[in-house]
Amino acid sequence: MGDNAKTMENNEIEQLLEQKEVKPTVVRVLVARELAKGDMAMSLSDLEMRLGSVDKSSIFRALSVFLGHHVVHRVDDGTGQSKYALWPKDSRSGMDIHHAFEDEHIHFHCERCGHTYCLPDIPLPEVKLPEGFHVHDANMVFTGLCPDCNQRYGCKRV
Amino acid sequence: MGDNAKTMENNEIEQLLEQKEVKPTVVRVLVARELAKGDMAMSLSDLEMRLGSVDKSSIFRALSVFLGHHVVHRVDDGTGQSKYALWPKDSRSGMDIHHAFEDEHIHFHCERCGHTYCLPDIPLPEVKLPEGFHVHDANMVFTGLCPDCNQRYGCKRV
DNA sequence: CTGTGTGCAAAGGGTTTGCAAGTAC
DNA sequence: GTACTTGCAAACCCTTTGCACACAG
Repeated sequence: MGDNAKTMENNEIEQLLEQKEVKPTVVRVLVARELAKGDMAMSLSDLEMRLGSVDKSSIFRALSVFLGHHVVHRVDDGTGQSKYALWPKDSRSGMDIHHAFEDEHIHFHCERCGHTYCLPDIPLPEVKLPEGFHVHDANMVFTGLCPDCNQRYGCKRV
Repeated sequence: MGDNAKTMENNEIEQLLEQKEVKPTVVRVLVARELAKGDMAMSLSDLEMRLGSVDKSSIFRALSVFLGHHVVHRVDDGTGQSKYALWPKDSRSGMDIHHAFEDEHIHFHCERCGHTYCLPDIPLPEVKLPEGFHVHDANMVFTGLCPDCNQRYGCKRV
């Protein structure tokens, strides 16, 4: 799983970062490249394991910069661990530095394998809040069985 | 704030717990009563502060039992801290022990005052997931300014 | 007496920060 | 040389567990 066609060249990664006005340092490129593989959101410790020799705090700092420059978004999937994923591909221009509300999408957390998927094709549904609430952001996460686990383990268990 | 008409008698609390097949012990009643005040979800440490003399781990254990018996639901508002709130009032019967998907509602987290509100009148919108995903649960949280903060601090700041 | 509940202390696990050495320009 | 990066260690939560005492039936 993962590691499919989505793998990006280092060049592409560096371009992506510079586009977002982030200096492409060693660690940052490693982290971004890792995130570019697969279509799942990864936690700090996921990244730590995958990147082996890179220090946790360096990854953390890379992610902080990424968040501030809208390179990644944070997903809160209910596990208590934050997960991170690149913003879905900039289909239109390639130079939008700020991702906006319309780019928000839903997420799915599989309670069996623990993976958290971005579903970039499914935009957040419209919701009308009561008078007075001023929305800046939204997060919607579904939990259940992902297609892989669903197929393997059927409709058994909780 | 809070502490409005929603305050419940101890009797009511005990009834609520017994309805859900939870033995109404001292701590449990205290925790449930505290949650019944106000319309916000509370974290473990919120409850610890509000309840003063009650030990953190006892509160934690009360909440665990509550979760297992559908007395409360857990809200993950993106702060990294779990918050808990009673299920919205059982309008129909009074004997539904298991709350189901239809009872799910959205939440709002104010990034200024930190409060997390249940919006029980706003059900989760329908979302069609791709083939293969099998949904058990969902969580939707909006972030921004709550009516109080919105009014006091206007549309300034981020 | 027996099972459950509670408080205290401490362990876990993830996130974040301080600091000193390393690197880029 | 100066400013920024990185690794290491430790601090900081918040959550969870172990254990001994307290309490109810």
